[in-house]
Amino acid sequence: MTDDLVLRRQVCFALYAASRALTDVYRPVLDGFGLTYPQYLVLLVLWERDARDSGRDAQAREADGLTVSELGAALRLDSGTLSPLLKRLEAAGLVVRRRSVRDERRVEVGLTAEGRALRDRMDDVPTGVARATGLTADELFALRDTLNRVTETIHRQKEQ
Amino acid sequence: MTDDLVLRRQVCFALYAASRALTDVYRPVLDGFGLTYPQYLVLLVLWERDARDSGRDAQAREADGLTVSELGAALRLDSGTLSPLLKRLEAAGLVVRRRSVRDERRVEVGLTAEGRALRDRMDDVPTGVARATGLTADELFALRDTLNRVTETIHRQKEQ
DNA sequence: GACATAAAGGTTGTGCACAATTTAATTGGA
DNA sequence: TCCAATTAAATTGTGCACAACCTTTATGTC
Repeated sequence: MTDDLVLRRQVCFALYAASRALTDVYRPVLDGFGLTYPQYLVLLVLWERDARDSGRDAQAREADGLTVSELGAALRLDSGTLSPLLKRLEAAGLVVRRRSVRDERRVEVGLTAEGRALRDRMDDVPTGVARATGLTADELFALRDTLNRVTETIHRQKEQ
Repeated sequence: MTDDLVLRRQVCFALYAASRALTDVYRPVLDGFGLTYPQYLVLLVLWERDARDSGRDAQAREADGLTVSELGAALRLDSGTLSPLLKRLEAAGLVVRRRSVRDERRVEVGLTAEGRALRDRMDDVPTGVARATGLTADELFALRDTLNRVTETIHRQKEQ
């Protein structure tokens, strides 16, 4: 490989390269489930909310999912990215989209039974990917915290 | 913002989010130069090579640039990404592309005078972006090294 | 109630990423 | 020498990201 010194000095390139490399590790795994990485992230958010609502019956859980805006806030993606992505998840039978009755501007996204069932089948996906990084658990935690701090800092600055 | 615990626990999401956040910082700056972030990365590689060849006259430097494959190895991008990107850089007058005389399969990419001059004008871009992360210099170095290590580990595994 | 303003989501257009295929040029034997 | 295998780049198709714009619905003010 070309050992480009300028590139290796840049944190931003390191982030860009590492992000793509880790997605490369996810790709074949997610491909087995017919998912892309951003689609998997959307499901993670929906699963999280679903677990919080687990005391309620299935009907009610499907009835009020997250809105597109709420998903966008969690993933920092706008409707231009999410709208077509959610359509594909719906076509795959994993989520349902439906206009809110209370506010018809909103679209609520909920899990189908199939989408909910997928969670268990994908339970060990993150562990396998974490192993591929070659980092120890402590290094992974430290890395994650530093990265989250960078992201928070940048977004806080942008809001001012 | 929705504080999604599952997402925040995932290193991969942290990488994905931080990478996009930092690109967001670059975007308005690069926009002032009419560049996208991947285009800027290509120029970084070309500038690096150009500096190594600085003893030679301009004609010779333009004559043997990097091939598309060499650029791809440095950035880990394939011709499917680079071909159209390089065409846009050529249309912008920053690089020239020309079939190698010795091996007509290869396409050599070199800087134009304008592309070379851009380097000086963009000298302080990385410093400004680094400041936006809110990390100290030491933290930035450590982060970069960890990320490069992750990337290397993943790519080494894939080659086996 | 009428109307300006804002909010939510969709659409369009551009530019990556990446897989898969294609075309052309080179290389390495038999 | 001929020709199969390889290599380099381009092309095609799909799916993000993101900016800019549009449509519909809700809200606030008079």
